[in-house]
Amino acid sequence: MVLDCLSDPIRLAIVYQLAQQEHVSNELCCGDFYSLAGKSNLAYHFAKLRECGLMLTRVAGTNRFMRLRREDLDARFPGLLDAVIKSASKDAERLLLSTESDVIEAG
Amino acid sequence: MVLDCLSDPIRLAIVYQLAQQEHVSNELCCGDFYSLAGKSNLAYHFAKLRECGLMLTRVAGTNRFMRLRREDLDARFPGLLDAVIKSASKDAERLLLSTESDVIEAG
DNA sequence: CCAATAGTTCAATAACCGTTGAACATAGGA
DNA sequence: TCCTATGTTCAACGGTTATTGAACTATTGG
Repeated sequence: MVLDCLSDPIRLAIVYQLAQQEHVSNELCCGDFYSLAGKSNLAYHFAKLRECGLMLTRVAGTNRFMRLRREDLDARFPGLLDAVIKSASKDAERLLLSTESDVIEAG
Repeated sequence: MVLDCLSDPIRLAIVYQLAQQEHVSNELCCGDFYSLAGKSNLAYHFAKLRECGLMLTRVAGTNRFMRLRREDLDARFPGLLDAVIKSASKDAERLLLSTESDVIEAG
């Protein structure tokens, strides 16, 4: 289920990161997500995301380029992806603000 | 997280059932969900749904009436609830069709 | 007051899921 | 060819979470 897939914070972050780059290159490779988790853990999450139809992978040399399956998703679950991404961006803002204030408190 | 809460099939069914009755009574009580799970299991899921702000409970005698927190949800996660419910209704249709064909196959 | 109804809480079990490291496969560059 | 970089697969561990039944609370009706 797509919701189950998006309920994991790492997978949500992957989708969010992909969505943010949609107007730039549409694609990111595994290494672009090292800040989120280790390689094998990322591969696990990529598989989950592929399974439920959220993204697909293009192999190019030693790299795998991932991109969102936006058209299919918008067709099958109208508005869901945008709603999720919008919520995630709010969370990202809140997270950014809270870590900033943490730094201030810690300093 | 709201998504995590909605990723459970029983909780999604509860939310979906509540949403379908929204234009009728807005409220359902625990007993209306016995087809989904046992009482104690339902109480567990109700607590989860309350925790993440998806619904709230009104006590009236021995009954607890639940309703969706639609206004708050639409404000915090615009479009999410409707998108989820729309997807769930598609799933419900598919499920209905597949069980019908199961009956035909079984007959 | 007693019995029944409606639902919660608690403890225990089982299943699932995320995380990790090691081994593996594959492609590209020296 | 050998070495390195990029990812995947596998097995194992640990933690979370769903499920269940029993005990409990509280309210209604006889």
